[in-house]
Amino acid sequence: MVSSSGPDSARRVTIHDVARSAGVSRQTVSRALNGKDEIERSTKQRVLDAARELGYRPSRFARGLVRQDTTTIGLVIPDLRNPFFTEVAASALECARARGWHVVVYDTADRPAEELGTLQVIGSQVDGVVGYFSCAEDELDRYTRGMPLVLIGREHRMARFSSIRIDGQEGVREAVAHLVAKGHTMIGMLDHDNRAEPSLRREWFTAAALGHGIDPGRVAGAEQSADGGGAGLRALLAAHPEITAVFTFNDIVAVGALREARRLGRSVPADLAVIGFDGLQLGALMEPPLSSVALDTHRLGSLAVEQVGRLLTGADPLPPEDLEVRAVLRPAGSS
Amino acid sequence: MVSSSGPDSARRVTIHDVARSAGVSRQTVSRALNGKDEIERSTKQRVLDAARELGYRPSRFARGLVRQDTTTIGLVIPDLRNPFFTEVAASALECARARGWHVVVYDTADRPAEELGTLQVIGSQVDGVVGYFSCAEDELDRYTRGMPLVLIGREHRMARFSSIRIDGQEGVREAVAHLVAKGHTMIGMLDHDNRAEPSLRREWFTAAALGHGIDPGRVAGAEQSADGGGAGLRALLAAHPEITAVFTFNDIVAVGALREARRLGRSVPADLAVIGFDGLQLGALMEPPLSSVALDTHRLGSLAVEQVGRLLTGADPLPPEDLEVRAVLRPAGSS
DNA sequence: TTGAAAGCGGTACCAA
DNA sequence: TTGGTACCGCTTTCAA
Repeated sequence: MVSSSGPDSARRVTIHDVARSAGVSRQTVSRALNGKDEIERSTKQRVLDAARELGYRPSRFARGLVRQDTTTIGLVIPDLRNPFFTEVAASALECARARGWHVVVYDTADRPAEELGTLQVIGSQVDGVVGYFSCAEDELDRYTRGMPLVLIGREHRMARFSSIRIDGQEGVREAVAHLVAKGHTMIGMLDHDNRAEPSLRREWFTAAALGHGIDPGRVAGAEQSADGGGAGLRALLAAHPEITAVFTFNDIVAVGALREARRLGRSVPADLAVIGFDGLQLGALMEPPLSSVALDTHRLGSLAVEQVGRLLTGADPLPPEDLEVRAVLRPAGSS
Repeated sequence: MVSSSGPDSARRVTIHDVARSAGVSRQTVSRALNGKDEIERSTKQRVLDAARELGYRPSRFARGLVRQDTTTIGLVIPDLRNPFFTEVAASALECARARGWHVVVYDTADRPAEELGTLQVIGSQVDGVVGYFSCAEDELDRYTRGMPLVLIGREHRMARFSSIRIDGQEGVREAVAHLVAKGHTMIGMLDHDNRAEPSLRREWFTAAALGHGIDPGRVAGAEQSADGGGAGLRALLAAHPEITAVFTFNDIVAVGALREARRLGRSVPADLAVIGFDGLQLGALMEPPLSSVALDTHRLGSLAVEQVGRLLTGADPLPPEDLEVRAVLRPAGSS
């Protein structure tokens, strides 16, 4: 039975309380708890009992303060439920774990407005940040105040930052060439919808299409989800009924388009060829399996963690040419 | 140009260094950095410049030590790439964010051996833990030393722990009844494969099958992945070719079974009905859409976070009867 | 508006 | 084997 002394204030139980309760000094408590040798069995037991009795738990801050060894990195992603980010996150976790680092994950729920709030909050919780951001660089700068930051899938200008480039130019070219080889000339695209500027992927698509003398203007926006892909495909086909093939911003959207095509009675790939982007494992489960301009998500996550680690420790950062992930076409049943 | 004083030791830049560099006291630096009012503009700017120059970043430990407000919870899951855990994790993140808490995610890579190591490491990094564990309770106890721990999908005996129960009994009964109503009498199951003891889900299946006078013995094990589901289905059909319907341990396995059935030339649901467990969003993308005994993963994640929060703050914990998530049958095209 | 001093809760290094 | 003391880096009184 623990007799609570005084009014039961919710004060934190400190090492001091345990020491007093066990009738020893704080250092002895520390020794007992950390399994040091220089302590008598009986004393140790007494301390351990007292600690348990009082429900004592060492403060991670106090501990971290004195032995400054733990590294924690923040991972910021727009939507953990999107399998692409899941894969990146899983790789990042894996890579961090191998180094004994901790990862705090923040999901901005696809709301760019959340990014800055997250950064602010993250600031005092992690040693470095890795992730996807859509806000302006000077804002990132203001909210990270000197903390290493590695951007994924986005260029950076400020020297303080680092970024992992996604180079899909060649992969998208392959995709379009592949479609052309199959006889397609009316190729549409389902792009991003929530940004003012057209996506890089769209630029790649445009360049590739023009290279084959194909009109790159058959584009519709789609929300980043399977349902969004379905709706997008309907809109695209309504505007451009002549389309026989479609390239999408990513696999999730492609999967939705695939399903929608089926609902519209168009068989894939006979009536409509579909090629996604990302190369998610999910694509292989579809019927037909999804063709995709595939990214090595594992490499993406690892590179980001590796780089933030180097920035953190002051080691030589990886040179820009190594900080790049190339996408390659992985053709499958859908095209 | 920053002239590094002395040999360039990688010592940490502290508030003291900034203070000296700016010619003010530490407190003034603190004020400037934390945007307090009681400071002259010019002083503030000078301090900020010095801080930037030196690449100063406040220690999160020192800061946390003095203003003890941040709460961090650890989320331990076997495999972030498994969409079920992704959904749980996403919900937990969401719920934690709403409370201003941070979540450190640990992926044990499906290796039970990693659990204890993770717990040990986690111990000094978080205030409470939520997650999936397969190791024995006394081990959990030993490695968490007084830290609140909420187990998901697993019973607990020790009073220190709390757990979120998954009750699928009724849902599985519905599933079997549904299959029986469709005329199936030869119903198999693809169970877990990596545990000695049969799963709870299998027990539910057995009870439900017996309730309809159906032989519950047509069971094969499957690895927790789509490929595992495929292989499992082959094994199951080889041993019991008479089977016309199959219930699986979870949706991932079901998805693999679905794909394998197609490859074997069995059409679903005509030749083989398939019902999964979990109710993943993924199931809706399949062709045909997957029937599933669905769990409210969102509730699962939220409950766990809510409960660990109560344990943490000393608020009244939720009573056991509220800590339960019931599964219900969500029939779709595959059955 | 600024600075001095006192902790926050631990651990490490000594001396006892 | 133990305890005293000096920090770890920062914020919060309280005086100046």
